[in-house]
Amino acid sequence: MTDIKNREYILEAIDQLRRRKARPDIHRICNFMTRRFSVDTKDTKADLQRCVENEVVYKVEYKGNISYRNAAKKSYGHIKKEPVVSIEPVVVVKPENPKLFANIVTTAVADLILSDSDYLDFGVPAAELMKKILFKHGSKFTKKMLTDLFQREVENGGLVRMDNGNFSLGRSTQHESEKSEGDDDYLNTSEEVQGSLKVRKKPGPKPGKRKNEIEKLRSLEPSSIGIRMGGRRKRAKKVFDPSDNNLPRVNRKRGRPLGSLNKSTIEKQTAALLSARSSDQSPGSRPTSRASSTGAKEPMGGVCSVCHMQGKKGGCDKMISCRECSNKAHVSCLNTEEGILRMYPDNTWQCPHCKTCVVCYETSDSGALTVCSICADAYHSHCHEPKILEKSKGAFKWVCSNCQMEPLLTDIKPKMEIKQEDIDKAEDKPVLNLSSNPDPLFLATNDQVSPTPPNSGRSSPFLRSPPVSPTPPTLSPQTNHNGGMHSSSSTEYKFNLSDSQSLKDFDTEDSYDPSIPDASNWSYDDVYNYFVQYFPEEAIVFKEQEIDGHSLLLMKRVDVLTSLNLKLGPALKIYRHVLKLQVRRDDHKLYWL
DNA sequence: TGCTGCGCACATG
DNA sequence: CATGTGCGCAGCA
Repeated sequence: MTDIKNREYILEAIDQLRRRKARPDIHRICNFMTRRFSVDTKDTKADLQRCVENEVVYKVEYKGNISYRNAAKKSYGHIKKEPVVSIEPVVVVKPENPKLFANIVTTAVADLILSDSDYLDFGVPAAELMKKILFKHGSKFTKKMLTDLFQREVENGGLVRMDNGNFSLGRSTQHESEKSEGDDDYLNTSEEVQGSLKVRKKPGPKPGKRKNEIEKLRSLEPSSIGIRMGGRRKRAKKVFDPSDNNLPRVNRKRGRPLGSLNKSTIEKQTAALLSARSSDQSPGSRPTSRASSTGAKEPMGGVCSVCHMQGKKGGCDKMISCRECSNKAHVSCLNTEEGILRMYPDNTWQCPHCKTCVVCYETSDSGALTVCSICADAYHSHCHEPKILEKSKGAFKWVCSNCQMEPLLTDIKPKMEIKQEDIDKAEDKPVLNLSSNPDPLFLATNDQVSPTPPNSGRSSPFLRSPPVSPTPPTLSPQTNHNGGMHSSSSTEYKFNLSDSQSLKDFDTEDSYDPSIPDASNWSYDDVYNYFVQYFPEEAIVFKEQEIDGHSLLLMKRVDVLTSLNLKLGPALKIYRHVLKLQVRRDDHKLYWL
C-alpha cells in the first residue's frame, strides 16, 4: 500500500465533513486536520495531493466547486472515469450463502490488488483482507467467521493461499471483481444471488421533504427501535459509543449534541423536553423507542416508582426517568432488581408499563415479559425463539438468544490456520468473553472481557493473570451491587467528565493488579506486541502512530476512538486494554466512566 | 468566532 | 424517482 502519512486522517476529515454536510474542500480538510490531528496545512495539502494521485481520494468538481471524496466509499463510480471501488451492494450476509461470501472475499482481494499492485505479486495478507472486509461489512462478520470464509474460499478455489501465507485470487476471478456481474459464480451478485438474500442499499440521507413525514411515522411506529428494524436506515450510520448519549434527533434542537453540553444546560433542556412531552403526548400513543427519548435523564426530583420515596435517597443517589414516559426511579432501586426493572446497558430505563417485547412490541399487557439479564431486552415467552420455558426463567438469570449467540460464535474453531498469530487470537466478542463457561445460562456470572491470549510461544512480558477476572460479574452499571451506581455513573453526565478526572478517581482507589504489566517503559514494539495478541488486525495502528508505552499511558478514550481510525467495535475493546494498562487494574467500572 | 448539526433545495444517474 | 451533496442557518462554547 502506498504510504501516505496522513492518509487515514484525510479520509476521516472527508468523512467527518460529509457527515456534517459540509463540503469537504481543501480549506475545510486542512482546517480539520490542523484542529484534530495537528497536521499542518502544508502537509495536509501534500498528502491530499498524493491521496488523489493514488486514488485514495477523488478530487471532484461538484456544483462549481472542488470537493474531495473518500474513494473507499461506494457510489463514486460516476465521478471517476473508471470506478475503482467495488460496487457490490451491502447485504445481510447469511453464513449459509457461500456464493455471497465468495463474492465478498474475492471482491475484497481484488480491491486490495487494485489499490496496491504489490499485492498482485505478494498476495494479500490475511490481516489486510480481513480488515478490508470488516471495513465494508463489519456489522455482518466476525473475524472468526471470516477465518472460516477464507478457508472455504481456498477450498473452493476462489482464493489461493500463497507460500508466504498471503492470498491471491483463484480461478479467473482477477479483474472481474469491480463488476457486479459476470459469468463467474464467485462474483455474481446478479438476480439469482440477490434474490436469495436481503439486499439493502446503502443508507443515505432522505430528501428533506420526506423527512418530516418519515419522522412522524417513526414516532408512531413502535418498531422504530433502531437496530431491530429491517430495511434501509433513515440516517447515516452513527457509530455506537456506550459513553455517548445514543440520542434521537427527533425532538432535538439543532446545535451541539447534549453530550457536549454542560450539566445545567442539559438539565434545562431535559426539563423542557419532559414538560413538552408530557403535555403533547396523547394517552393512546405509545412512546416510541430507545431512540425516541433523551435516554438516561437525570430528573431532579419526583417519586421513585419502585420505593415510592420522593427525591434523592442519599447523597449520590440518582433518579432516572423512563425513556418512554415520565416515570422515575432511583438508580439504586433498579440496580438491585432483576427482571423487568432492569436498566439497559446504555443506562436507559423503561418502566414496567412501557417495557415492550422486542419481537412484537407489545407490553406486558399481552403477556408476561421475560427480561434478558444481559441486554435487558424483554420478550414474551412465545415471542422468543426458542420459546422461553418456565424453568429457565426461574432457576437462572435468563439470557436471550441474541446474547447467547455472541459467545457461541467465538467457540467456533477456525478450520484453517491463516497465519495463526494474525487471526486466531482475534477478539470477536463485542461485550463478553464467556468461553470459559459455555453454558449460556451462566453468562451473566462471567466477567465482561477477559481475553486469554493463547501462549504462542512468543516471549512476551504480557502473559496475563488467570482468565477469570477478580472483578464481580457485571456487564453494565446496573448490575453493580454496591448499593447503587458509582456516584454518577448512571447518567450521561458522568460520561462528560474528563477522562483524566475519571481515571484519577480510580487511580487512587485501589492498588495495582500485578498481573497487568507496567507499560510505562514500553517501546513501540512492546505496545504493538501487546495489542497484537488481542487485536491482530488493529494493533498495527500503534506502530503506525508510533505509540510507545509512555504515549499509551497518556491516551484518552477519544484518542483511541477517533484518532486511531479504528472501527468503533475494536476501538472500544482496545480502549479497555489501554485503560487497563493505564490504571493497571481491570475494573469494569472504568469503562463506563 | 468557530464548530457542529441538519433542513431542504439542488445535482445526478 | 432515488439518492448524494452541500448551502445556509441555528445552537452552542
